[in-house]
Amino acid sequence: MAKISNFSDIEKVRLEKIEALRGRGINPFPAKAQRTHTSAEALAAFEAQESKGDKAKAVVATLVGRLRSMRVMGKIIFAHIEDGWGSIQLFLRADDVGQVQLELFRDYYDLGDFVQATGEMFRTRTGEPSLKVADFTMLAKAVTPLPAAKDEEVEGEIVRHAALTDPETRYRQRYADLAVNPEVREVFRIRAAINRALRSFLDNQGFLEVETPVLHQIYGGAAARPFITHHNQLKQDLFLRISFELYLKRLLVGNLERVYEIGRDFRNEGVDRTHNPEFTMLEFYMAYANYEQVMQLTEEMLAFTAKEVLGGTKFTYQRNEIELGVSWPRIELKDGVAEFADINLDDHPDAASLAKAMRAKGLDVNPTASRGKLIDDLLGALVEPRFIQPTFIYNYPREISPLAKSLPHDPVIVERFEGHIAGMEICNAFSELNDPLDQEARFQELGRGSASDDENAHPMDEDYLRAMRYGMPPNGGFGMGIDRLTMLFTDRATIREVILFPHLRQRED
RNA sequence: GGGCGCGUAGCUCAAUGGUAGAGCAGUGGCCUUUUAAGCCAUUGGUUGAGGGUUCGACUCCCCCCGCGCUCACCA
Repeated sequence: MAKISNFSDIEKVRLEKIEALRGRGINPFPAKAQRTHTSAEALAAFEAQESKGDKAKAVVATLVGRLRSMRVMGKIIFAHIEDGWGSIQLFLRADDVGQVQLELFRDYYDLGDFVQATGEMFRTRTGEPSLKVADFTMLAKAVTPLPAAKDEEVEGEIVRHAALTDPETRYRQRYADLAVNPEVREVFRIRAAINRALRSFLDNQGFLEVETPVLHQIYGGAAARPFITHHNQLKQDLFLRISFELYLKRLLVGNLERVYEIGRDFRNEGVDRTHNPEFTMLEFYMAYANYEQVMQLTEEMLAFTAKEVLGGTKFTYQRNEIELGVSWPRIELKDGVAEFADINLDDHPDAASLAKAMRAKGLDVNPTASRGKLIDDLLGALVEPRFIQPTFIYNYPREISPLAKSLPHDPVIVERFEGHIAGMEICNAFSELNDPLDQEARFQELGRGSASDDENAHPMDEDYLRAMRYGMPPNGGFGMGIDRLTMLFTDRATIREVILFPHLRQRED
């Protein structure tokens, strides 16, 4: 990539045009624009006028937008401009704007420029509603050409020619990607709609949206390594949060019965198709609910969200038809393992025995993993990928769920479920542990850890225990990755497609 | 971190050891109802970086960088 001072030949030509415009007393970057109609409004107004048959009252409009195509035919020019609501054709004729202005447009306006045009709406000979331009002006000149994308309509199908497709360029220069690929803009409209729908659903259920710290002195609430940062004046290392859980549950102690937060989590882990170092989570906590009620609420919330965002509860993800509108199958973890991994967990009460059984299935087994971790690995390898339709897996090992409440009749199993769709973990929830003494013991259990390295041992959050000692109502908690939900609703195969500026390796250019 | 693949003009892609090309975009010209407008002409390249083999390298080898897929890692 050239340095910013090294311009391509095309850019040099454009810079010359900028100077030429200035030489004619035209500011290529004026401060003010005007518009009377968006493209969509102009088209609607024109069709309304046509249907009334009122030829006398022409629709006069001033439109703004970005030049996306230009066809110069001697004394007339056809061009399309695109704004935030669509695109519309401009028709410039020497008879209307004058020869000098026509040549100005032809010689100094380029694809990618932002322009303003005023005129009357009319229909061209081929029937396309267009603006018969009487006057136009430059709003912002583009120096670098957009990665050209041309569309052709063939029998109603849009065929794109030479669209920007290189994933690296698309992610590193998302602005260019968005500018030329409308379907990318649509992904992020859907993402916003998902957030809106989730907020609407939770607000209607009496939840309070809150904001808790991103900078943590003690990280916790999830199984992940943190990013570390530093406060200069306080001379103190801080962690970017890996979850909101411990702060949100403190709020239940404060008599806020139902709280949620939508925000960013940061996990210092590998990057792949479903993991970005920073990602967006929804967590909610609901006093007096247990995990069964949260399961119910999850079904309702996602069905509601799908209806709001997609207009229905069915959608296609990577060629699979997904149905969110029915109650999800609920499979107890040990039954799922028995069915899909053909391992009876009751026959393997310790890590060594389970590891042996897993090796017999041809799985790579981490020799230092605890039994709980092995079960988690087993789920990931053989069980979870089987659930294409929304499915709850419930009742997890206590060892890997230090914040969840045990089953009344079985202390080593906790009231926890995960929701899986299309083989992806979408959400994770449990009946929250609210016994401060039990919680302290669980923290200490973790501190001992499975391996010798301290890296896996989480620090004890004393203040969280103090809060719990004041009394925490029984409650159900829930966490869901917004990015993955957006992948599902937009049928994108990788998380990078649903994050505007996904993390990429640093590159010198 | 391992394996496999990719990196050529602004964009999308050709060229498999023998003069780096096409379409679009750009530039010059013709054209008053086009829509991937058309027609004529034309500019544009350190083939990701570096090294090696060879008379000759986009092509083969080594190393580095980046991206993709995948496996591993990830209380």
